[in-house]
Amino acid sequence: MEPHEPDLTAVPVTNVLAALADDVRLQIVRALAEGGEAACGSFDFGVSKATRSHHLRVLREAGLTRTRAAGTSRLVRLRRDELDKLYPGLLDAVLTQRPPA
Amino acid sequence: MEPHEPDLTAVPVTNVLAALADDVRLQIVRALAEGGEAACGSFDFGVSKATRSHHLRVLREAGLTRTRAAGTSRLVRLRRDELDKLYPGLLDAVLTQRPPA
DNA sequence: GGTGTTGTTCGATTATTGTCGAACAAGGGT
DNA sequence: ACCCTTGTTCGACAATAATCGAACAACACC
Repeated sequence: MEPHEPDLTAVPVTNVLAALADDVRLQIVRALAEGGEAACGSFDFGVSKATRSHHLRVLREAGLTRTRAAGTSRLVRLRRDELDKLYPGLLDAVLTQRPPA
Repeated sequence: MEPHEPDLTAVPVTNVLAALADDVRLQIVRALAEGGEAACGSFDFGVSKATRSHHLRVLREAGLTRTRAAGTSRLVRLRRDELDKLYPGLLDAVLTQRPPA
């Protein structure tokens, strides 16, 4: 299986935004931004592993993450450098803690 | 009808991103960013006026635009200052012309 | 070889969203 | 008063996307 990690410049902005416009995926991105590389299983946000796998695929195919195999696990990391270069400020804006309610 | 223009800080980030994650709406936002205030009818992007009205509602309810009546028209404008303050870099990142394909 | 762990894929279901035409509402002319 | 322009709202329908359980694949370890 090709990992389907597209060139970021080939991904429409709307796809990048759509990938970020989901609560579960945003939590994953936040976790990756803070903790660096992490195994898929470490993102336990109240969804089944099938759903989690789906969200990780969306993030990967939107060019937001890279995945590499490591034993039986798969390690995921944010493509932060590329994102910051192509969309400066986007990640920072999105990752900023929500203003106190 | 209350125009439903929420306090930006009360809108979840995912809603803001979802509002931007649509091609028609992104074109509207780009037009507003360049041309300032504009009438609803000026956004002719190959959709019916019903659909256009729907998209403008989504943008308004996500806190991205403000609308005011002017005769039989309605003038729409970007809430750029507020957006830039709350999500610095977001609009700039999104409005930047896509890299040449 | 067998067992457990970790993920992915498949098919089905449900929910959300984009789209339209038609009907309606508010104004501005003439 | 009448009509035209400009938008909004109302169903309805189609397309997309989120979610799950179950089946499957790859690997590690005993």
